[in-house]
Amino acid sequence: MPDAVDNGETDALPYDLIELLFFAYRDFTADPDDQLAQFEFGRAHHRVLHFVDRNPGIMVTDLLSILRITKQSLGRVLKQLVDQDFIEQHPGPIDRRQRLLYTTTKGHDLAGRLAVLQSKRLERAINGLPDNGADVVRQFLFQMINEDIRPDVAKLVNKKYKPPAPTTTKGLPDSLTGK
Amino acid sequence: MPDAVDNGETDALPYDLIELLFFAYRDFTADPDDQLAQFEFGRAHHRVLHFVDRNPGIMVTDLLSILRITKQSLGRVLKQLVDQDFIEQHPGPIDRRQRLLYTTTKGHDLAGRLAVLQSKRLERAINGLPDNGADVVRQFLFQMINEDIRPDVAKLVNKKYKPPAPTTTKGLPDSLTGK
DNA sequence: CGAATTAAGTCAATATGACTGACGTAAATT
DNA sequence: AATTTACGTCAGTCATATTGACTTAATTCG
Repeated sequence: MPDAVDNGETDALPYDLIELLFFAYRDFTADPDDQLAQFEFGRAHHRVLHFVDRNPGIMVTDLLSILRITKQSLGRVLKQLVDQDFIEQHPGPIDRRQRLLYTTTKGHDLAGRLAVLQSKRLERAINGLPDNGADVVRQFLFQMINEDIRPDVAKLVNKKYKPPAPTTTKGLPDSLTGK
Repeated sequence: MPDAVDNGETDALPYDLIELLFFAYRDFTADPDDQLAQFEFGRAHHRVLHFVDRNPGIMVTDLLSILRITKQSLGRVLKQLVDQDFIEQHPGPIDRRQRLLYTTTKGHDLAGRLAVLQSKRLERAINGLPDNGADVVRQFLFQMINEDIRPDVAKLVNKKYKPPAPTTTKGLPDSLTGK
């Protein structure tokens, strides 16, 4: 069987990891679905709600670049979240073109419930690991990310709390995109 | 701000892991997209191609239960893969209702190329880890999967090679070697 | 100042991948 | 002979995403 791909290389591939990642991520994302369905929301709403909750006062543009979707895609989902009072928009105090995004109490609570759900699965999975397990996993996941965006992601995920809307004229993008 | 979810619990949540998993999986799945676009295929095609390639002679029903999609969803994608000669269907030698699925040489090659792409990212991510890193990651991912399906997944991912369909009649191995 | 750029929203059209429910056919099982 | 299974298909819908063009308002820059 002469086959360029198969010779010596294909057999060595970590198929198990490829497939485990597929199944793991599927179950991981499935947890919040029931909660979201109560409000007729889907996963797109979850992502928006999550990142707004974690980055209060984020601009629409920055949210778009995090999620890597288009304005139009975000528009519909965001509108529903705003209409149903999960997210609030406030004009930027310095740059009044901006519509800075915040979760309402209602939105923050839902975001929290969803995060708890996913955390339980993560903690369950990490409990059985060796001592340094969590760090190894963290490092692994980080190194799975495209190298050029790792600095941005690092800033994003290590954020304990982002002060609401410290919008100096050029200051905001730094906190999120690290440009 | 009195808030049921926030008190004591939300702050302890592993937000970093939740978000790292999101970014890691997104980049992981993005790699094959370029290759697939050449044939006007999407991720659904990738999943089907992958699992057929890894489980030569799989029945449609089993593929459906692995992917957890409906017959109708699979139908369209599978038809395109068959029409463009990436996958072949052969009647089951024993149960002639079955249409057992095999990748063609063309399909096997594409599946291999995509697996190599994803493997490179995995290997890059694992290289920087401590010695037992790969095993920790494997265990972590496995434990992220719903407990009730772990036995099934274990069988699936540990499969080095699935014997080409229980041959009570002759001629089946041909389809495995790409006819 | 005026021009250019930016932030955000919107319109229209389209694609992908999924769903439900019903129906049909051939083959196997009971 | 009746039922179940494996597979396919028809018809309609939904969620999420896309591209491209256009508008409004506000800010920045020459």
